[in-house]
Amino acid sequence: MSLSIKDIARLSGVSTATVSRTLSQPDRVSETTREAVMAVVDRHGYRVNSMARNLRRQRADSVLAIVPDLGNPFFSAIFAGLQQTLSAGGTDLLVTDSHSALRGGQSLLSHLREARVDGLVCLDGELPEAARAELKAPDIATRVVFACEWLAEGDFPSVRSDNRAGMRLAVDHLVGLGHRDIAYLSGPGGNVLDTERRAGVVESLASHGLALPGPRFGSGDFSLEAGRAAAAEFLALIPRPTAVICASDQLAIGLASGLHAHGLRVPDDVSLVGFDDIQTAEFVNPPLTTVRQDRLQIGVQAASLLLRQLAGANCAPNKIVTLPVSLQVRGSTAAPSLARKP
Amino acid sequence: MSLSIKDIARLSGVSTATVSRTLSQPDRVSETTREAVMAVVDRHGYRVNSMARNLRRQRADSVLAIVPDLGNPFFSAIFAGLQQTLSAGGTDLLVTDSHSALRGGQSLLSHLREARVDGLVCLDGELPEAARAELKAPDIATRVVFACEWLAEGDFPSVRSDNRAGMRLAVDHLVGLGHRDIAYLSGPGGNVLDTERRAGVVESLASHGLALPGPRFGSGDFSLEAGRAAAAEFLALIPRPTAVICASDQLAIGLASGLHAHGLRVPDDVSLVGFDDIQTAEFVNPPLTTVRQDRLQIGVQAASLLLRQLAGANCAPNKIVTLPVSLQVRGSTAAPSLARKP
DNA sequence: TTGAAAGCGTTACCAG
DNA sequence: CTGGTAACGCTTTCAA
Repeated sequence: MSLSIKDIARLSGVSTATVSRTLSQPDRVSETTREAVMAVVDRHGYRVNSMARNLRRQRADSVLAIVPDLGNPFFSAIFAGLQQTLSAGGTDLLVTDSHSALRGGQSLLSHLREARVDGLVCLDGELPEAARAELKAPDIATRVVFACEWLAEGDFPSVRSDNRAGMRLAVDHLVGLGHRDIAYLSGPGGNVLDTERRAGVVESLASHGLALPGPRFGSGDFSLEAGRAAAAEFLALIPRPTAVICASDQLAIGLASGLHAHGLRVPDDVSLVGFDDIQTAEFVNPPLTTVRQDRLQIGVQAASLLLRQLAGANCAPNKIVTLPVSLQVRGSTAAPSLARKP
Repeated sequence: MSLSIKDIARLSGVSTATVSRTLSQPDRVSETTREAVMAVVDRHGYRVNSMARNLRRQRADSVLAIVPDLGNPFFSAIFAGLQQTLSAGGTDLLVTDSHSALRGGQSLLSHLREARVDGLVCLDGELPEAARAELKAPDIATRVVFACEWLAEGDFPSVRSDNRAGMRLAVDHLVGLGHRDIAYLSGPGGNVLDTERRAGVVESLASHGLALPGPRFGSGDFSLEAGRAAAAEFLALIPRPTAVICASDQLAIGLASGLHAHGLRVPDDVSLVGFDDIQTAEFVNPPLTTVRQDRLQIGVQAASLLLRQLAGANCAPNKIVTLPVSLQVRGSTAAPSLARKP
């Protein structure tokens, strides 16, 4: 059993109040007593019990990040950003995925309601209706920020990349290369990111007097598998597009793999653009041209936004931080081969 | 301000003790009172305050996972496994990286010592001496398990893949294909995984009457960049190996990218084998032959081992769980081309 | 089956 | 500058 503040008080001949002050507000204690107390503290390796402290202070010094799927490597960089900012302020990072958070009809807010965490960083924009409703309760809404994805309703503070601007960069790049038949490989239907990115593509194509080929292309999620599966769909497109802008890098890499299996060459037969700039994008063959979003920064900004929010600096309700993106031009895009025009 | 157990007690005309029992041991309460209390609880959406409960019960209902780098996507699957097992038992998952955990001379054990968490899952085998020493304190050692990596000293319980067996599979595969000049691309020097995998390669080569080419090849970490950088080193090897077994998939993919830039073809000019079977391994071009380790399972096993440990089921001291691995044969390996023999 | 009451380890207010 | 002392919200004997 470890020592409590009472033991330290007794051992150093002062009251528990003084020990407490020595530890949390050293300047409110005389130098002599401070040194005496610290000597005892150090000798015994005493650490305050955070459960007791938190109960008394009525806060948890920790926040919960909710992602759609913990196994998705996309979120690692965001965790790093969150952690980086949170740990600097002594706040802990808990993680969970919406699936387990919601399991057994449990509330997304259990952690908040049970006072286990002070706030929530929600990285999932596809919450079931019940969860969305809960989030809007006035005493809750101030403790939540969204990151990456967001909710169309509710005016939650959020941090996101400039998805439309990203797609404009992609379209301009391809059009500049000479492409006119450009397709968009969709992510999950209804997902805000997919909606936004698609809108960005449509909007930018329009400004060049172009449009997307008719039917929706792609379905499912943002994954490698979905990308690969979309290859067959691509082959059926008439006229066949000379370039595809994908809703994510994983889709693009999966599609490249699928196209390759069907004997099509990237970028000779078709140019590919991704979105995210995940680590491997630069290392696949050919290296992927993609819209880079700064995931670390998304984490950093989300954490500091939440921290400010919790600190009561409620200066900016429904604050939205939009992060800039950039186009990384690599080997997966090239001018369309004239030979292929059917 | 939310309601406390006192409010619920008052509202339902019973004592706080009864409310507490109703919530945590429903069978120790008469059906009538139980229903009455639950009605009030439900109407007001009362949730137990976990800080108070934990202070009283003297536990945190949460564990901390420490990884070398939160930004490394390799760990996502392991987090998923940890979470899956932990959440089933109502335990929370905190994450941090060794870097921030150790920042400012802080102890790795702060969280444990401050009673913020009940136990530690350590995924970093390269801890500084001071941290290693701390971990061995008797009251601490029972609350820690290692996963993936481990410490050579200290007899901590740990979960790991069968690294040697994996390398045997890789070597046998290459030798079976006709390779005799096989190199090993090293990860970080001194890292237990690298040491173990290299030993596995050496051992298996020896059983075929073969040996590694002289000098150590590769240095740095397990990353894509390190792999790419190793390409130049590879070119300098004489005689040039016809195959390379890499300490990780990232190294292999990076090396492939570097070799490609130098005009070498995989697998025509050189065969490549990775280790891990990360998601992208199957999607790069050519798809990577690799030793698959089940990261989700590593997480699952580590969590349940820790949970058992904490529950006092100290049945197996220095317990080591070794998980099986398998070889995924894909396009990056082929028979050596005779033409290239110098 | 239920209630009273003693803590769990801190912090912060109020005196001195 | 320091000490006494209520809380913080809950669980768990111990009695009834």
